[in-house]
Amino acid sequence: MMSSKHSSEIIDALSIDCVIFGFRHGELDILLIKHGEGISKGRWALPGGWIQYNESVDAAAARLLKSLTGVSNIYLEQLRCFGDVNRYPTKRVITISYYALVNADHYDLHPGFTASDAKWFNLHEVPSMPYDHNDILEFGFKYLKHKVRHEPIGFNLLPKKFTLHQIQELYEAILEHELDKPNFRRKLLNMNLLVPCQEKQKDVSHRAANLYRFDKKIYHQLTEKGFAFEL
Amino acid sequence: MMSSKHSSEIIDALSIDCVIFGFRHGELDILLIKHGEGISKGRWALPGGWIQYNESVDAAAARLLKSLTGVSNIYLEQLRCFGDVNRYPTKRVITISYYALVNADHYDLHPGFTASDAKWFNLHEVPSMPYDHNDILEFGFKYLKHKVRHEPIGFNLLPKKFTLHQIQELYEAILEHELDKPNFRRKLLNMNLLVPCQEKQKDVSHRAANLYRFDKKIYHQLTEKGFAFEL
DNA sequence: TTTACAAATAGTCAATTTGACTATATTTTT
DNA sequence: AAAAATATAGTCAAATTGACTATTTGTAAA
Repeated sequence: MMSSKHSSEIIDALSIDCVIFGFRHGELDILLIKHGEGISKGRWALPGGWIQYNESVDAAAARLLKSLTGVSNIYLEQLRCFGDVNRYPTKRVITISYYALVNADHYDLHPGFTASDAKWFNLHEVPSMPYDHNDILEFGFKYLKHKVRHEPIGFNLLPKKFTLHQIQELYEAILEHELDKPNFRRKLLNMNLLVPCQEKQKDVSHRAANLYRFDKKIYHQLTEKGFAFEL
Repeated sequence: MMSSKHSSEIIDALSIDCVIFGFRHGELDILLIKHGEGISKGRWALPGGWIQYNESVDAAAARLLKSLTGVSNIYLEQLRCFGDVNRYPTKRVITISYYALVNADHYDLHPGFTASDAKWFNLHEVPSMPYDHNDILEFGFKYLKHKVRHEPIGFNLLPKKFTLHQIQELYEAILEHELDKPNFRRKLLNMNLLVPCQEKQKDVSHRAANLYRFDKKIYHQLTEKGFAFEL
């Protein structure tokens, strides 16, 4: 499309970094890759890379994430731009960070491209990363904490059918504190956001819980009428 | 600092655009500049321009806004990056948008640099702008609407000492609907966020209202204790 | 110098929502 | 058959909301 630049040429002052949160076993993880080449070879960092002239920034984020980790088809949301002069050691690089929240169990990791490895790290056991990646991660986590209280986020990272307790575990993991069970149930159910499946949990060694599903249509109907999700 | 680039050289694939909301006379305005040169000469657009190698992205936003409009010393917040492939006509340009909310009466406009003029436009009388500037503005307004319900925003755009009615007018202008006066007062005062000045409004042709001020310290104390501002 | 107006501030009250609980139900393992 | 584990239901006082009405305090017009 553009002027004299080749399509696959990269914009060298601009990069992408992805903050991918994964939830499983009641814990929050973060997806990191090990650099297989370049100035940070051998170090763990946020998956990221360079934007090409022929792709949108959003598309670059999705492409990079997929090629580095194998994770694709997830809803990547833009977080913010980090643009301090000295954030990158060898030249001026401004980065656009992206964020997503997924069910870690739904994805097989396939390290590729410039990544020699890809791995989920517990959020509280993240290594020191190059550049300002630890700052970006921290910003992403704060954003997540804020967001979870104001939007019905996180349903995409549970199984299609889930129990109320599973949502509560997720919320507790993100907010880092416990919530009263009966009150949490009541609040969530009163929003009329969840549809009860006529089905129960299986293979548990105690009373089986009802399964629910999150209905996007209902959510959009409600929000259009002025409904505001608040934890 | 950097490699082979001169300090004042610009990063040519990356620009800044500022969405500056102004409030006065109970109305929301937006600050635009008229391009005095370049491919959009003569058209009104968001104040913006190019980032230099020796300045942070945040600093570039502040510099550009000041040089184009004369408006300085305001709190500019990053909005988001707009990065579609064809958003700019002659080459690939990704833009970082910034946002602020100010009291329009507090600033004298001094068009400069590449701007031949600078003017406040009523938010509902914004002309068609080049590139995706109308989209950026719309995004900024949505952001503002969301933000005003979750953060005590906008106190910086009222005079230091203000009446409860002035805040209400501001909120109504942003939210585009009326609010019940006694209830609004009650809710706001019960947050213990406002400090009553022992002073009254002057030069009004009716009962003078008490003046209040917003105390950032109190706000930060409250938020640290888990207080959440909700309209 | 009343009287009308305009806006600030105060108060009411039923309905809803919260927060902190207790009680009961259902299923599985001992 | 009892114990254990967890789901689900229910209670209740306190706080908050939404929709109002009432009163106060000041200017401006008659």
